[in-house]
Amino acid sequence: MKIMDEKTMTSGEEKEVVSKNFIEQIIEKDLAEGVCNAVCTRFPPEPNGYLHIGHAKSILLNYGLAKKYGGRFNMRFDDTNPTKEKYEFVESIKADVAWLGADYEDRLFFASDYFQEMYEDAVKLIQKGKAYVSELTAEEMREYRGTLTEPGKDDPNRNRSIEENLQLFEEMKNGKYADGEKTLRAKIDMASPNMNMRDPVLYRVAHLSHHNTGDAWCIYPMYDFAHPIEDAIEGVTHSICTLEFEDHRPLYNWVVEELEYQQPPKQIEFAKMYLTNVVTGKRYIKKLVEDGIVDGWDDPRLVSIAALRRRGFTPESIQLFVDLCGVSKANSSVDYSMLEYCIREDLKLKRPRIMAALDPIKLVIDNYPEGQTEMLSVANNLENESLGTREIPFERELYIDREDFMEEPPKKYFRLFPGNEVRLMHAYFVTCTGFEKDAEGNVTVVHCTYDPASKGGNSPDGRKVKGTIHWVPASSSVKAEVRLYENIIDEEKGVYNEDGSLNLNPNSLTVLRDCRMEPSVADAQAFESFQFVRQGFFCVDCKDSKPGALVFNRIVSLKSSFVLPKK
RNA sequence: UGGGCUAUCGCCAAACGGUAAGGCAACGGACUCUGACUCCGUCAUUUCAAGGUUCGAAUCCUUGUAGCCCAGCCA
Repeated sequence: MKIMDEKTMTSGEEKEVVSKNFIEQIIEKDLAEGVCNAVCTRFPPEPNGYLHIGHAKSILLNYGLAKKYGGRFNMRFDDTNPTKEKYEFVESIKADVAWLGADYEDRLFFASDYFQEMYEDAVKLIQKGKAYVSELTAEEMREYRGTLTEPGKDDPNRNRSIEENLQLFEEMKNGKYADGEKTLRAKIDMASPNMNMRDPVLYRVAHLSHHNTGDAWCIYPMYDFAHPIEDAIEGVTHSICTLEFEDHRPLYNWVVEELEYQQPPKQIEFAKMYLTNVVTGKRYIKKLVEDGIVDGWDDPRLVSIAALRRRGFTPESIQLFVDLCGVSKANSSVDYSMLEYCIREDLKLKRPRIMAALDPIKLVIDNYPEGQTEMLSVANNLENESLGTREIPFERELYIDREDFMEEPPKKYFRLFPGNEVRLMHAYFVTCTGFEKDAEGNVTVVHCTYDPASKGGNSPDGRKVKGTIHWVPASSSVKAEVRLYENIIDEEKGVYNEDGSLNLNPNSLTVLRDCRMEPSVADAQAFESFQFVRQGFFCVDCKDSKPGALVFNRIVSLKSSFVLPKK
């Protein structure tokens, strides 16, 4: 059967067999069996912090599933605990989700918009005899809960009358009780081996202003009670969350059953994505910011969505990354090189390839007429003609990168050294004739002669050169700052020190203040990115770059199989 | 030590009883006006371990082992 399918394929292109992840398999089964007719997913963050690459996976997974199956994707803030939430975060989260391209159309929701309905649902449970008001303190409740190996004890008020429960709960709502004085608990099973089923708290008292509902409420529902209701109200069919909620699924289902929803949502758990040697913990990042090691939550060395965006990653590259990583239930840690691959892959055909000398030294072409300038027309991207061309002035004095000249080259060094001929990219062949040094022995100027017949980069006599180096004109190049990044973690030793502190890489940031770029970048705007030929991909920093004082972040270097031998 | 989950190449990850996909990384080689890209090739006789069932097992059974999660009035 399979073989026939392959043979009957007429188009020359091989049909790629893309295997479905386990969530897609569940959804397709549900669709096929009529468990639901259309899928609805959601991304439900609590607005209590900045989103990072791990959230991007969840966002894109939920959004992608809805899109793939022609369903809906909802944005919902799970704001049921005002002690931890801030409006500032709902704005930043919305911005990140929008940037990623996960379009929730007009479906922006807040759990707090459902507080009235949740309250009524709680009353329903009380009326069914499935919930009761507890007077246990937090400490007492912990004692009554038992341990992992021992069952818990019944709450003294577990069998309070429905009428009394109703009255007490209403009083809770009306503000009669102080924080922590009373709770509403589900009546399930204090002996359950699943701790979540040992009469979990449904509502707690908190006299606090909520960013959305203000002072309308002084009781707030707990996640386990609120979440299934939120999903059900919105018609979410597949409620996707991470592995640590597996033990909560029986409670999720309990709520959904007791409330008798017609089409109950289904909770599915997948493994969070971790990147190897990367910091995402709020506490750690907060400390890095406080200690001045990073310049904020969007420091390009971090992996918050804002940091990735600032560094120059694109939504497309994140999407690719998430796709390549896949979805499973096995805890895993993806190599950072996968992310690097994705951004190179996305940018390589899309962005112009320009020349920049990051550590410039002067190259003087002694036989080139003084005062002469020719404009060279150069393709912006040889692999993508649609990017057009630009002009680069060529003159007697240029800058090249320090790395591209050596007084005494090792074997297999193809760049400039006395007597060697190389190509100046897009321009001429030049032969190194000498160099100058300062008192400290640093090379300051390299001298060469050019072959006028090799204009454009090829010699009519068919002579080849092994090396091609990049350059910028000395007089009209633009000065810029470039920031090179390495992992903020010392990868050799792992993320944490023995005392729990971060194992920082002291060289995670290198600032080059005297770089020279070809004039075409002079007007580059924030977030605009380029390939600096032979070096990597770079992006104009959105915080610190200004017209006339450009600042570039290195997004990622180019791969290189060349390593200078150590002497 | 109660319950839940997971284990397939250095890193992700398919395979759903029919004889170990793919990607990243790495390593060769070709090409090259980027030591990039591209292209070609190499990279798991074996799936945490040991037994068993079967003509046939990564898939089923048994017994172990390792890792992750749960005792918030957090999500």
